[in-house]
Amino acid sequence: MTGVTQGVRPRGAGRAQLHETALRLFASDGVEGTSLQAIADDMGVTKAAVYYHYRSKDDLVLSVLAPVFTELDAIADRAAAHRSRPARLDEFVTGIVGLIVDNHSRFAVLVGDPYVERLLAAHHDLSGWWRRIVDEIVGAGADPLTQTAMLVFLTGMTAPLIKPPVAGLDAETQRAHLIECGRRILQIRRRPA
Amino acid sequence: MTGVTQGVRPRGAGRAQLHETALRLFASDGVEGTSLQAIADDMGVTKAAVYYHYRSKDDLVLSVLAPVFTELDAIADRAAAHRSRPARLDEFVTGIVGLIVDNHSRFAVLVGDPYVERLLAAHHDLSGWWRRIVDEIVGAGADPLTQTAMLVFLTGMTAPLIKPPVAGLDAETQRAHLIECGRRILQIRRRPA
DNA sequence: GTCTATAGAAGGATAGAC
DNA sequence: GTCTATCCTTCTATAGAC
Repeated sequence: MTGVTQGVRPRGAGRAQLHETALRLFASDGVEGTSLQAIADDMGVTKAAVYYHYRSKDDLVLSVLAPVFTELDAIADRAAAHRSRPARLDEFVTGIVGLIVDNHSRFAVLVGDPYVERLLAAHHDLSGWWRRIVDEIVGAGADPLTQTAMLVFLTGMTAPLIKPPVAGLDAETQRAHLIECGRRILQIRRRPA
Repeated sequence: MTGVTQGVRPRGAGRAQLHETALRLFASDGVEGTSLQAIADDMGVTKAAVYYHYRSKDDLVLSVLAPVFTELDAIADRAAAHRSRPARLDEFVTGIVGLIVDNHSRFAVLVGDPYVERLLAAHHDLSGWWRRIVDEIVGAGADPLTQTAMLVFLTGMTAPLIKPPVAGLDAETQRAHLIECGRRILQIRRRPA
C-alpha cells in the first residue's frame, strides 16, 4: 500500500513520497532530530522543494500524522458501539493492534515523540483522543487499575515491532501476539459477543 | 564501564543540581529538544558554566543516564539468581516497577528517547541490557509470545506515571497497579518462591 | 566556578529565477 | 515543481578574563 508506486523517480515525485520519507525519518531519528534538509537530501531534492508542499515543519508533521487520527476515531467508534465493557475493550484492542501492525511508524511517532506531544498540546483539538478512550471505552468512572492497564497497553504497543525479537515475525503472528498481550493486560477472557 | 565523565567528583552542589535540571528537561522536551542554553537558563547560569562540568552534550546525557544502568544491572542480577522462570520474571517485574516509581524520568528517557537510542548504538557496550534480559531472565530460547510480552511490558512502563489518570495516585498505589499489570502481561500467577 | 564573547555549523524559512 | 541564494536564529563548543 505504501509501496514504491513512483518507482525510480528522476524528479518530481510529489507529496506521497515526501510523506513516506518524512515518516520514516521521524520514526528512526525523532521529529526534532530530523531536519527538513535531511528529508530533502533523502529524496534527492532541496529544502525549498519541501517548502513548496508544506508551509512549515509543524505543517508537515501534522500532515504526516493526520491519517492516524482518522483511524483512531474509527476504532473508537467501532468500540464504543458495543454495550458491554469487555466487548468494547476487545474491539478496541483488536483495532489498535491492527493499526499498529499496518501503520506502526505513524502510531509510534504520535504516541512517543516529545516534539509531537508539545505540538498536540498546542492544537488541543487533536489531543483529546486519550480522554475519549477513557470516557467512552474504559468508562469514565473506571477504577484506577483499569485506567492504568489501558495506559500500559497503549504505550506498550509502540515499541515491539521494531525491536529484534518481534521484528522478525510475520504480520499475522505479530498481530496475534499483540492481541494476546492486550487481552492479558486488560483481562479480557476471550472474544465477547 | 565507559569512563564517560567519571573519575573524580569533588565539586560543589553544582553538579547534582545540573543533573536534576537536565533530566527534568530531557524528560519533558526530549533530549534533542533541550539545548544546553535552556538548561543553563533554567539554572540561572550561562552555557559556559555547563561546559565547565561536562565536555559535551553527549557526555552530559550519558552522565545523567548512568545511574539507571547500575540499577538495571542490579535488578537483572537479583532476577537471574532465581532458578524458576516465573520467579525470575516476578522478581524482574517488581524490580523494574520499583525503578520506575522511584526514578521514572531517567527510565523513560533511556527507553523512549530517539537521541538516546542513537547515542547508545554508538556506545554498544551500554546497549546490551535488552539482550541480557532476554537471555538470562526470559530465557534465551523463549517463545516469541513471551519475548513480545516482555517487550510490551518494558515499553508500557515508560508512560503511565506522567499521564493524567495515573499521575495522581500515590506511590504505593502506582507500584501495586504497575506490578499487577506486569504480572498480567507475563502471566505470573502470584509471588513465586 | 562562573562569566563575556565569539567562532563555526546547522536549522527554519523566504524570494525570485526557470 | 524545483532550483539557487540568502536571512535570521539557534545550536554546540572554545578561548580567555575575573
